[in-house]
Amino acid sequence: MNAVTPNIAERIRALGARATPARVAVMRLLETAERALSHHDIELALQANGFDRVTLYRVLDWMVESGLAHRVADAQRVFRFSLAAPDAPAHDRHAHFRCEDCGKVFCLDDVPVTRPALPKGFSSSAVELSITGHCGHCGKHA
Amino acid sequence: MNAVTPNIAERIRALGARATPARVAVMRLLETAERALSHHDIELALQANGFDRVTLYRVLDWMVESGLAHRVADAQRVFRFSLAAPDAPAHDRHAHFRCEDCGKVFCLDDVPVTRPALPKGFSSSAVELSITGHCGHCGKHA
DNA sequence: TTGCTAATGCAATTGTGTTGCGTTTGAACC
DNA sequence: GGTTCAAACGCAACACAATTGCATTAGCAA
Ligand SMILES: [Mn+2]
Ligand SMILES: [Mn+2]
Ligand SMILES: [Zn+2]
Ligand SMILES: [Zn+2]
Repeated sequence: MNAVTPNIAERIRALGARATPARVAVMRLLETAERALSHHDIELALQANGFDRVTLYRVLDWMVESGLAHRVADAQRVFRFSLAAPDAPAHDRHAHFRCEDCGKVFCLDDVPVTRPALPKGFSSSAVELSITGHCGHCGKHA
Repeated sequence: MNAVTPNIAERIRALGARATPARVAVMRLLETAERALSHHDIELALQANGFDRVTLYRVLDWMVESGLAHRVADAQRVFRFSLAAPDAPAHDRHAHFRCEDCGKVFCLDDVPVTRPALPKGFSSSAVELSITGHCGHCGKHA
């Protein structure tokens, strides 16, 4: 019984991880979030569940590591998290847009990132193209 | 006597503030920096002067409040400061390389950054192309 | 030179995120 | 259904950039 969010739990297991209540709850929350959420936002929104603060930090770490979420430090130097586009190619192959207002990160799937030539002796492990500005939602009210 | 940086001290007084050694030193340092500096960077660069850490924090706060500097939180959520002067080098027109070993940031002057097309309603204020990897010096010992 | 108060130095504190470690639990297997 | 065990958790302690409180110093206008 208890038809618990089969989609999300299934996606978690598909990554080889355990579908715990904390992971399901955080992912569901981020899926419907209008803006990038801080750890504190999430703690407040899910306080009825009684998750430990460290558990929430670890869920968020795991989401970032496994490519499910983006993490960015906002202007007050607190991390904000937003869901990554599920069907996008690897994040280092496309550009990202970060809204200065709401903190949300958008995958710009159709803006490719090409690896530029480097000076002699240099080697690259990652390339990142990020644009900052106002997103479609926040630009309306500017 | 002691012709100490007349330009900077004068600019400080023109803002109605006192031209203290800490302010002059921090402003001079930021004027010649080719990247945004953290409080720690500044503390190290000016350690011969013996300024208190808090004094440096307060100088930087004052610079931001009075419009002399920009403050941004970097990916590791530490504040970085750069001069807001209109004649500042245009770091947003070229790519940057950050070495994973030594942490140094290199301006890749010949790798241009072009502003990509954005989704409807989006507007961009900055574009950043950053490559991470091993620099010429650190790559030799890899 | 003096007087006023902005600015400083130092200690304590805050806010956000991390680490260590013993305990619980998801899910694979029977 | 029960058994097993590493992944995940809860809690306490920790790390560290940044801020605040307060007594003292010093920039500069008069
Ligand atoms: Mn992406
Ligand atoms: Mn540059
Ligand atoms: Zn936005
Ligand atoms: Zn290096």
